[in-house]
Amino acid sequence: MVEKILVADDHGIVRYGLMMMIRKIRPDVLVEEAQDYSIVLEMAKKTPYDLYILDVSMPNGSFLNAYTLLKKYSPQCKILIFSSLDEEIYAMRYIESGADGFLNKLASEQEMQNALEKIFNNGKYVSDAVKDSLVFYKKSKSKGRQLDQLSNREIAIANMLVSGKSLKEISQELHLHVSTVSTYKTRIFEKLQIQSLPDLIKVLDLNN
Amino acid sequence: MVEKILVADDHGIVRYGLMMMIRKIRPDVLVEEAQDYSIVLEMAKKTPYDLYILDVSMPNGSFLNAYTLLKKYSPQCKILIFSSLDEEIYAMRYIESGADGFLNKLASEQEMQNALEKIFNNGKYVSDAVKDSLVFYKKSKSKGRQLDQLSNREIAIANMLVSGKSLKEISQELHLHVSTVSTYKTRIFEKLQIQSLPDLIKVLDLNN
DNA sequence: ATGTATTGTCGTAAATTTACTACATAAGTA
DNA sequence: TACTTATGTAGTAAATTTACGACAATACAT
Repeated sequence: MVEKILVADDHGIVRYGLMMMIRKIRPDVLVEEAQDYSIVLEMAKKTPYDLYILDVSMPNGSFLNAYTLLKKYSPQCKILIFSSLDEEIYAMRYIESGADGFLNKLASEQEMQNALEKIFNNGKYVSDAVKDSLVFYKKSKSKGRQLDQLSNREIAIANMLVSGKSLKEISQELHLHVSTVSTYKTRIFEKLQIQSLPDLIKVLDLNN
Repeated sequence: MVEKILVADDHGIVRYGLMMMIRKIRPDVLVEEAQDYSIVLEMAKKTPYDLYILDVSMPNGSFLNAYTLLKKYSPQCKILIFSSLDEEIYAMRYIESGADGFLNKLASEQEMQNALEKIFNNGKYVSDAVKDSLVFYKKSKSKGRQLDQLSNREIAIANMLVSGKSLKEISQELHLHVSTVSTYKTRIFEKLQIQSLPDLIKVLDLNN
C-alpha cells in the first residue's frame, strides 16, 4: 500500500494541483514535493517514498539517472511518469526503462484520478490509447515517426541539445565522455538526416 | 472587482491546480475552465468573464486572435498570461500585446498565491524580475523589440546562424574573417542576453 | 543459433568556435 | 565640439566540437 508520495515537477502549479488531488483521493497518505531531480534524489535518500510522480523534463538531472538511484534507495518503490510529452511516442519508452506508469498532463481530472486510483492499488498504469498503440508497436516500428529511429539515450541527448546545452554540459550531466556525447550527436544527425542544431529543433518541435 | 474567472490550459492538472488555488483564496468567485482557445472563445461569447487566465501555448487558436475577440466581448476584462515561457524574454511582449499580467508556472505555491491576490485586487501583475528588465528595456531603447538593439550586420548574421550556418560558412559567404563573425555572434548573444543558438531561434521567432 | 546491425562508450587528432584584446571609424550626446 | 558609445573588423590562444576509428554488449533477423 502506498503511504508516502513524492510529487516532482518544476511547475509550482502542477505540484500544487497534484498534491491537492492526491489529498482528496487519499486523505491519509503523506505527500511531499520537489522541483527538480537533485531535490528528488536528496529527499529520497533521506527517506524513501513509496511512489514517485515525476515530470521527466525537470532541471538538474535525468530520468535514467534518477531511476537508478531511486530504485537503489527503495527497490520496491513505484515511479509514475507525469509528462507533457506525447504518450503514444514516449510512454512505452519509459515503461521499458522501468517506470510503472505514464500519465499525460493533458489528462482530465477524471482520468488522472483513475490513474492515481489504479496506482494506489496495483501500481501500474498506462492510458488505453497507449495500450492500443502498444498492440502494434513492435510491428510497425520500422517506419513511423522520425523520432522512433532514435534510441532512448539519443532522444534524451537530442532534447538536451535542443534546450541549448553544450556537449560538455551534457557530458557532465550524464557522466559521459565528451566524445561519447559527440558520437550521439553525430548519430542523431545521421538518422534524422539533418546537419545543424536548428534543423534538430525543427524536427523535435514537429514531433511533439 | 473580479467575480468570474475563466482558467484555460491544455493540461488538466494545471487547470485543476489553478481552480483549487483560486477557490481557496477567493471562495466567492466563480471559476470555470477551458482547455483550448476555441473553447475559451466559445465560453466567452456566451458569458463574458472578468478575468481570463490563459496559457498562451494552447491548441486551436492563438493569443493574438483570442485577445482581440475577448476584448470585443468584454472590453474591461483582464487577461493574465500564465505560461511556462521564460518571463524575462516573453513577458513584455505579451504585455505590449495587451495582456494585463504575466505569471510563470515555475512560481512556487506561495508566489502564485501572492500573484493571484494582487490580480484579484488591482488586476495587474508581473514579477519583480520582469519589472526590473522592463525598466532597463524602456530606458535603453524607446520601446521596440529586442531586435532593434542589433545593428543591420548583426541581424543578418543572427539570421544566418538561425538558418543553421556555421561561423566558417558565414565568414566565407560574407568574406570576413571567422573571428569577425565570432565577435558578431558574441555581441548578438550579449545584447539579447541569451547563451545558446536555441535561445536565438526563440528570440527571432518571437520577433518574426 | 548464429551472424548482422544497433547501441553505448572512448580515444585521438583535426577542425571549429570561443574568449579576449585591439583598433579605426561612425554615431550619438552633453 | 569634445567625449563616449557602437560598429565593423582581426589576431591569437584556449576551449570545444567534429571526424574517425574502435570495441564490447545488446538486439534482431534468419
